[in-house]
Amino acid sequence: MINASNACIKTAARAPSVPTTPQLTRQSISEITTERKLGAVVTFARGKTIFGDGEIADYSYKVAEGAVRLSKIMLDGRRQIAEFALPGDMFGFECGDLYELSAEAVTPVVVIRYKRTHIERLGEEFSDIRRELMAHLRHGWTSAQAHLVMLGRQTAKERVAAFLLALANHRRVEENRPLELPMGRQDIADYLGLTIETVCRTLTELKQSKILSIPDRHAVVIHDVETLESLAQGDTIED
Amino acid sequence: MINASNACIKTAARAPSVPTTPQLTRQSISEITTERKLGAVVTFARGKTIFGDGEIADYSYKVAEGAVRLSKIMLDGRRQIAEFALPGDMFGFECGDLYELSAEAVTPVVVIRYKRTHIERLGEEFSDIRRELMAHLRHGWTSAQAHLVMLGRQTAKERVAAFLLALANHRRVEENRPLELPMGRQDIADYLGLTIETVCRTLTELKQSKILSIPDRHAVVIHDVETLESLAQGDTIED
DNA sequence: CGGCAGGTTGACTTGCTTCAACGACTGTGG
DNA sequence: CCACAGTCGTTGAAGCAAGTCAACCTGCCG
Repeated sequence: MINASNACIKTAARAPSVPTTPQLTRQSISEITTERKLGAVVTFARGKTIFGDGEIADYSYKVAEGAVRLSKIMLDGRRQIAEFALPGDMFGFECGDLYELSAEAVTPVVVIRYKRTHIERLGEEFSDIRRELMAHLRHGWTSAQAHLVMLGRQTAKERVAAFLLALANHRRVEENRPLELPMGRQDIADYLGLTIETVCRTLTELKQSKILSIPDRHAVVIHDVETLESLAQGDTIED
Repeated sequence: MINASNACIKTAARAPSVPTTPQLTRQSISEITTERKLGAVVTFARGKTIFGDGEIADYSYKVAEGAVRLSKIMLDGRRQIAEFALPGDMFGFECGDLYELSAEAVTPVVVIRYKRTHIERLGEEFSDIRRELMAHLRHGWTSAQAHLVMLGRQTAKERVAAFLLALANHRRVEENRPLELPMGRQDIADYLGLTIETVCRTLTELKQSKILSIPDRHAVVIHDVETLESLAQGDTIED
């Protein structure tokens, strides 16, 4: 998932030739399970529901391709997206017996589907997988907390800036390179707790101040990471 | 912790004589560790910091008495409380090597402190403890998600209503019985992503419409749970 | 009894939303 | 290849929920 806390994307930009170190994180959970033939590849068309809030949580998923939104919808239709799952991200493991939110395909999506009972059995058996599952839960909780700060205390401009930085960071996209936005404006708005109009206006404002450009609606190019980071202001400190 | 999703407190109210079933949840983690003499009892005066954001996360805690707030503070002083930990709640286990937020005593507090390395070793050894730790992480993530919906999409009135109901539910306080509010108005505001003035005004409004009364500043009595629940509107549905 | 921290209330401001109109892609079928 | 419809995005104008600023309670503790 993308993390609302902003790690510096400049770090990645400064060492562009260094290949990413083989990660022994969430990735490998499913790598291992795949080896053991526990995962099934499933595809969903854009807009399709992968699972719905309240359904029995039989499966967990890992995104292979595309983007998934995890959201809650209120009785009157208000929606809050809790998380976007991008390639490599796992979802549907954080709940108990029932899913606590809905998962929908933002783009055409390829996922790998695992029976939760199997994952849990693997967790019982292998301590490394166990640790990874724990780390996944920890990481999810932690980034939800960063998201909380954003929704509770940041302005529209700060939220949009932080969102773009988080996405760039997750995808390891460098300054002045196009950053793909798989989701539409409404999805961004629902993730940031804003309206679509406010997201638009904020993006145009950032464009006008030359911090970024918007080649087309599914991409942005960040020109000035420094300034964007200072706008995001998302950093928190100890007392 | 208190959960932003509102389970019905009427359920508890309808079966007041049924003793609560012995819970094999977060409680027992520390029960077991206590037996094995791993926990140390520590007290903190009101306002004292238990740990700070960014410090090395050596310990996890369980609240025995009092209330703890877990918060993030931004560079310019804006604060968001992620969670209140009340008696029976565990905290400081959700992070990696460093604490990701600060923990402070809202009231005079008694906590039991566990070395994280010890808890993890126990987790390795005993599958029941392991399951409980997992359940704790799941529950924390899930209630952070409910909190997200509140901050992203609910009005001030809905947030205050949902907060009071969640607190009443956690403490198993029935309709027309006093509900203790250990935290001050500013803390409530920082949990709900509002200002202290808005929290005040909303409480006065609820008082004036006879839904609750406020005997003193550290207590409310909910008179009309039904109406409060409908105000909270916090329910989410599948698509 | 006085001082102070925390809480409440009022008047005014504002950032974001709402409502409304318009533009610009995108895919489809003739 | 173009016409056309529908979806998605952008922009403007007006309204409002919540924030800000400021004054004033109120209970508590020395």
